[in-house]
Formats: sequence, C-alpha cells, structure tokens
Amino acid sequence: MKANIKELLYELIENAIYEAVKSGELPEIPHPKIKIEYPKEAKFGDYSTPIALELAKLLKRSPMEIGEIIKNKLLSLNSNIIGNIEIAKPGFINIFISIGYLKDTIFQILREGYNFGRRTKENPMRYNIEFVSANPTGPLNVVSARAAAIGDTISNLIEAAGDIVDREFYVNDYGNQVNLLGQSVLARIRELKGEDFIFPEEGYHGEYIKDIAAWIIDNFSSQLNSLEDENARIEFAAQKAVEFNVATQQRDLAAFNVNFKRWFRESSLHLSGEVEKAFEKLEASGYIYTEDGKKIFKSTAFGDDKDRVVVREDGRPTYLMADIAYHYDKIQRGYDKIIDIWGPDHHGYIARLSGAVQALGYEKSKFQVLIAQQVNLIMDGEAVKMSKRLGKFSTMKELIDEIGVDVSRYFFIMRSLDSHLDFDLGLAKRNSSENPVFYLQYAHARICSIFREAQKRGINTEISDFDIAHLDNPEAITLMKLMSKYPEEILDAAMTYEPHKIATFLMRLAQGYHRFYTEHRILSDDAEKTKAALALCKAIVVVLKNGLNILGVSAPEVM
RNA sequence: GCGCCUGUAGCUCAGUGGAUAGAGCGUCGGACUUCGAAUCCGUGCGUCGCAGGUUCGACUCCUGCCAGGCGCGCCA
Repeated sequence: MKANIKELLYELIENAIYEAVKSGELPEIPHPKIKIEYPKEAKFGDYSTPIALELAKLLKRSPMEIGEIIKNKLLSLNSNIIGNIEIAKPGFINIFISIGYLKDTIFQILREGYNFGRRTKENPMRYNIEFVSANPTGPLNVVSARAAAIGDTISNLIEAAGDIVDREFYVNDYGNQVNLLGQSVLARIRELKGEDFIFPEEGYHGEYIKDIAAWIIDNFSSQLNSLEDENARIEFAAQKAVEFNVATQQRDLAAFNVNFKRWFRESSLHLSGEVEKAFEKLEASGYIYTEDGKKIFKSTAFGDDKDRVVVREDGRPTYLMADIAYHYDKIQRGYDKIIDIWGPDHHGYIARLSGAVQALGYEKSKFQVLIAQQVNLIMDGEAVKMSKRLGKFSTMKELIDEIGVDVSRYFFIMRSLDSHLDFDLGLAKRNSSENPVFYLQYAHARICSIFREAQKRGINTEISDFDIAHLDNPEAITLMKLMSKYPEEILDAAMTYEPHKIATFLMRLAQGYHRFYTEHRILSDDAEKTKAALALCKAIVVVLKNGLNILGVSAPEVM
C-alpha cells in the first residue's frame, strides 16, 4: 500500500504539531482534526491547511503565530515533498511541492505504469455491487445504460483502490411481469401462425416480442405444441422469452465493456426455498406480525413510512420478500459491503429494504443504495420522449451502434449521479472539438504520434535520467502536479462513489497537455531538453490511459 | 400531503465549511512553411432560486418557502 501526497502531508502536519507540543511551543491538543485542501489559486500553494485558523479559537492565540510555529516544525522535519511553506493572511498554511519530488513522481509513473494510482491492501474489503438489474422482459434501454456505465466505473474505482468487487445482475424472472411476457409472446406466436389470438391488455407491445415469437416457432415448435395446458404454454413461452432477453442483455452489456460475475435469478430463490428461509429468519428477529392473514414486516421500526406486506393472504411472497431473500443471500456470502445502484423511481424502496437488512442483523452502514438520477435524451434541443413505444434511440444497443461505446460511457459518467443528466445526442454524435471525449482521446493520440516521430528520427525514448531544470516552466509544472494528484483522485472518487471526478480530472490533464504542446517543442535540437520532455510525455500517456481505462473508455494511439 | 433529487454564466454542468465562485459549449476576434489545428490564445456586468439561522468564515451546514423531475402498491 502506497501513501499518496495528501496522506504523507497529513502525517507530516500531525508530526509537526506533535513536535511543537513536545517543545512547549503549543499546548496539548486533544485530537486536532487536520484538513488538507487544494487551494484554487496557485499562489496559495499546492496543498493548504486551515489548521492554524481552527486552533486559534481553541488556543486563544493568533492564527498567524500558530501557523509560523507549525511551519517551522514542518521544515525541520526535512521532507522531500515540501518545497516551500508560506503562511498567508488569516492564517492558512500553504504548502508548495518541491520540484525534486515532482521529478520522482515522473519516475514513479514510468516505473509503475498500469499500476500507478492503484493500491493493494493486505486485507481487501469484499464488495458486492448490484446494478442494471433490468427486468428480462425486453432489451435494455438508455436508463440501464447509464446504470451500467456508472456501476462498472464505480467497480473499477474500488478495485483500483485495492478492494475486491463482484459485479452482480439480479434477474427478475418470476411473477406477474414474466407471466405477462409469456402471454404476449404466445399471442404473437399465434399471430405469426395465422391463428386466432387475444393480445393481453397490459402486455408488451414492442416489436421485439415478434422476434422472440419467431425464434420460438423456429426452434421450439414441437415442444410448445406438445403442451396441453394453456398455463403450461404461457409458462413455456415465458421461460424461452426470458432466456432470449437475458442473452440479449448479456450481449449488449458485454459490448458496452460491462461484465458481470453473476447473473442471479430471482426464480432460484423461490425454487430453493430461500425465500421461506429468509422469512423465518426475519420472523425470528421479531419484526413480523400478522394482520388479516397477511405477514407484515415492521419496516416503520427502521424509518419507513408504513409497514410492508411480505407474504400475502394466500401465502405467496411479495416482490419485497424475494428481494429480502436475495439480500440475505448476499449477506450470507460474507460481503463487507453491499451496494445497489437504482433508478430514481425506486428511492422510496430504500427504507424498507434497508430495514429488512438491518432486521436480519446486517450492519446498516454496510448496505448502501446509490440512486442514479434520470437521463433525458436531447435531440435538436428537444427532449426525446422515452416510452415503451420505443423512440429512435431508446435502446442501449441503438445508442452504442449510433454513437459508440467510448462516447456513451463518457457521457454517462461525466456528471454526478445526483444530476439529472441531459444526454445531447447531437453533441455526442459530433466528432468535433465540442465532444469532450475526443478532446481526451486526441491528447492521448497526439502524444503517441510524438513517440512515432521520435522513433522515425532515431531518438532514444528509453529515458534513465533527465535534468528537471528543463521542465521548470508553468505548463510542465502544472502537468506534473496534476499527475502527482492522480492517486488521490482515484481514492477520493472510489470512497465517495463519484466517478465523474475522474472525468473532470482527465479533462484538466488533457488540457494541460494541449497547452504544454502549444508552448513547448518536445523534439528539439537540444538532446537533454528532449529527454526531459519525452519523460514527461511518457508519464502523461500512462496517466491518461490509466484514467480512461477506469472509465472504460479506450485510449487510441491513432484517431 | 409525505419522501428523494435538482435549482450556480446564454446552454450543459464542476465546485471536500475557507482566500477574488470555475470549466466546456455557444458568441466574437486572433494563432498552422517546423513534433497531429479533433489544438491553442483572447473575449464573461453571475441577486450561487428566495428568506432567515449556525460561525472567525456559507454556493457548501440547519429551518421555512418557491420552481422543476421522480416516487409514495399485497406491480416488479
């Protein structure tokens, strides 16, 4: 496990305060809460702590004075990270990273390559992250695509932070909706065969139902015909349709670079008796009562608006009960953290499920639901209505076919989960500077072309050492400082489940490179200067590629 | 009525309780005989929805309003 700069500084400041206390310059301080932040302006340093401001009140001394004391102790600790320290106006302690440390960072990046920004832990946590989990009643839509991009990227981040993630998809292959699917498909089968048929009132009207019907006719006609009972035929059609849809979903997600470790079937819970077992466990916890023959879970004990029925009067479990059983299954698999990613329409469901998880004895904080807000598709400045009637781009597959995996994933990730994302299809389709994905990829391809050019000229691009003085310019320093922060950004994004932060970071890095490129010639007559510039470029390629990799976006060498 | 999310520049959005609130796009004007111009540089008169409160300090936290989205099933 490697500490990042922020963690190292945290430790240094802690030590400095300790030293000051030891020497009597500061009184005993119980538990100083040290905050380290990134100042907005370069003149305030690379890292800054308001610790002196906060201590001032407590110690009844001037913050400037306290700042000076901490500064002197920090300097006496002789860290190679700190280049300079300034105490500014009210009492901020502003720390400037030394240029020597930045050079070390470049070598660290070149040495670690793919592993730069990644951590390993002796005792990694085991995460289960469930996302997409769309009903197997049709192809995935654009909303699922956002969930897929977000869930996969969060998983990537957590893995980069050194923990273990199982990506999981819950298949609701049980109950009313599936039965309705079976009825719809069966009706279409009869329609295709020219027989009389009644299409179910609430059935699935999409064109894809006809494809499924045709597929069943082509492959399973004799099996279907051998069934006497209408319910058995519906069941058969439903099962085949589910297989068809799940296979389609799996294919579409794989094409989106999202691969689940497990596709968990709801039906398996019912078949194995796990639903009953979970109910018994819940009942044993004392949170179940009976009313009018129904079994009700006392979810209000956990902050829900009302108690929830888990077993109907006729003994059939509700959807919630199965979901509780599913989560009980996950709990028993021993995960340290269980995360569900849902759409905004399910937020009201959190309290009851979280309550059940707690009633089953799982720690509240270990189960977390992330809500990804809705997606509005914008075409020609107008919101595209998404309904079951299938607007032009409503399915995930059409989206990928139309604008590609890279652009789709990036657009879904670049905004925070909380933001109601406007997905501008026109902008996404444009291969121009307006499209932020190309801006990033262009930076990567542009550097790669420099290395191709260097090879052509016979310049050695394997750099064992260089003089950092050649990189002592604002553009290069900005780049080095940014890259040195990359491990912190990854960790921060992983811990807060905020993938958009990486998108923002990469934009800044690409921008930094484009500026550097404009201002400085990389392959010059000066061999030493060339070496230094190439080392910098090589590091940038690594960081860009690592970051894009986390987002699931490709880093093309030519475009 | 209750709950969750949102409200920041013309548009789309960043912004861990800190210093003069930022970026992309759009607009307008510049920069390629030399490593990729899918680039760069310049150009912004913002009541951070409104009103209170908390404190050394609030876009950020609390309360109440206003506006938009979504949800409030023994459906899944």
